[in-house]
Amino acid sequence: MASEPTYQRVAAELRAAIASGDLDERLPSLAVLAQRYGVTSDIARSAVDVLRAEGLVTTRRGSGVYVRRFERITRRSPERLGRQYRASGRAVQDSDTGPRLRVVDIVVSEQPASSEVAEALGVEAGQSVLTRSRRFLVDNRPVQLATSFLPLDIAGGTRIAYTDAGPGGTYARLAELGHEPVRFTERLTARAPNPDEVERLDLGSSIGSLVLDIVRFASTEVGRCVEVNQMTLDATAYILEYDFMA
Amino acid sequence: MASEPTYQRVAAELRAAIASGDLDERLPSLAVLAQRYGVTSDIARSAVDVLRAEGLVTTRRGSGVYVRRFERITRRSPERLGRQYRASGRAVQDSDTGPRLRVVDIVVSEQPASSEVAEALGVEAGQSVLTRSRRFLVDNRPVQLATSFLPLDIAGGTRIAYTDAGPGGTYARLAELGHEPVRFTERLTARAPNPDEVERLDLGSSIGSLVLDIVRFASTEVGRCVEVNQMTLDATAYILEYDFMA
DNA sequence: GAGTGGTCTAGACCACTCC
DNA sequence: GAGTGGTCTAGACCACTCT
Repeated sequence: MASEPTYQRVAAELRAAIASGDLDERLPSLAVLAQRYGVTSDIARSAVDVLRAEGLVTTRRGSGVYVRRFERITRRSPERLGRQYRASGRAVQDSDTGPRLRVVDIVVSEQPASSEVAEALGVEAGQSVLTRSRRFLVDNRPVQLATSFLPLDIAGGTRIAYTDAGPGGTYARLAELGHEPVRFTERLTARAPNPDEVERLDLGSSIGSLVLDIVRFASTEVGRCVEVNQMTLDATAYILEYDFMA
Repeated sequence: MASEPTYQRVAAELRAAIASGDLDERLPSLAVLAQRYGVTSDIARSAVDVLRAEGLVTTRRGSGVYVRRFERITRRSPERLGRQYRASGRAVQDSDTGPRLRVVDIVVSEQPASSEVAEALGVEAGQSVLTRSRRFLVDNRPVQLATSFLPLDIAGGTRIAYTDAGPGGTYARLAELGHEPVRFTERLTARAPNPDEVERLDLGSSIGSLVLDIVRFASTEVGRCVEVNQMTLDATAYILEYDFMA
């Protein structure tokens, strides 16, 4: 054993092959890699694990290891939440990705609020709030899960309670209702994905992958929090950009 | 094999034992864990890998597996960059952690700028810039590496070029020099750590751990970028909070 | 020197995909 | 059914820490 573990050496060679374009689309099978590099298939898998953690490849059980040609999505705040985007009929997320985006699995329901959400929205703990959950695909790759929570006394019975919230999205409707969000706080943590997130974000395995957990609180001019949005992002799919003044 | 892999089951039990306080300080050795759960030591290690990715434990080769009792650091922007912090003689990072913070390995030098830094600072590519690098420990745990780049025509020969930049830190000195930073852009990505970062941040292994890479551009009232700060954070050590208006 | 985490082998079985 | 990724065993060796 040199100072560097074998699986790191194999990973480095595969990384170079991907960067140079020698490997595109798909990698040789683990068995072939193992033979080629003179290692066990377990070690070949460890090498692939490294690349997967870097977002360079994605693995599909029973199928193969595939190269991920994917440019990270740049997600700009606060520009993306400005009025100009909504005015043109675009929702928040369009600003980052344009036509490559697809929103699927939209589910709207009323659910009891968690204590964190209840406190933020100013309702009794356990009381129902409007819940909008959905999944974002970019170039058919799932990159984000999101669930919004809104107080029923504002959003109940409005267009917001429909799966299609209309042009400009939820925030445009809130503005029309006299509750335009103008101030935002985003709280960001990196953590290991749970099994459900591994599946819905196509992360392959919980080992070696992390997600970014963002909770955004949206408040109106008068300081009322009118939406809590919990987002789970594939950590390798994004660049987050924040602009602010001292 | 049930639907859930064995190493996940073992990880779940260890996680519960840590949460309940049954395991504190230190875990039994891998050999003991292997025997107790009736698995190979390799599998016991996989379980520990899961916990390490979650930031629950840290491993020390030749020594043991240790429980990480650590509350995440909340890093608030833009408050932390405001004048009030500097006025009281505190530097930026103090706002998040107070007396638990230690800054070590401060190295100040002049280095040729990378193309990204050169472009931002408005100097010729390859020209020298002032470079301040340092490492942050909180409760003796390394949590962040940072390197600042400043143009020599502003910072050269000033207090900023000393390892101790004085009360209020670099930004206070820039303000005194008539180049107070007032506008900031932070660009954040999650990525796998390189071997140097694994060592300096005590991440144990590059497998299963991610870092947050933040590049901050600090600009003055007249729109000149006077500092680029590249930070590498242990992803499991932080909560990042951003406040902004639409 | 004893004990520990980290890496690796050779071989096995499983779940899954693709033809 | 053949091939693929994912998990697991039993045993080995190494680098390191702690005494």
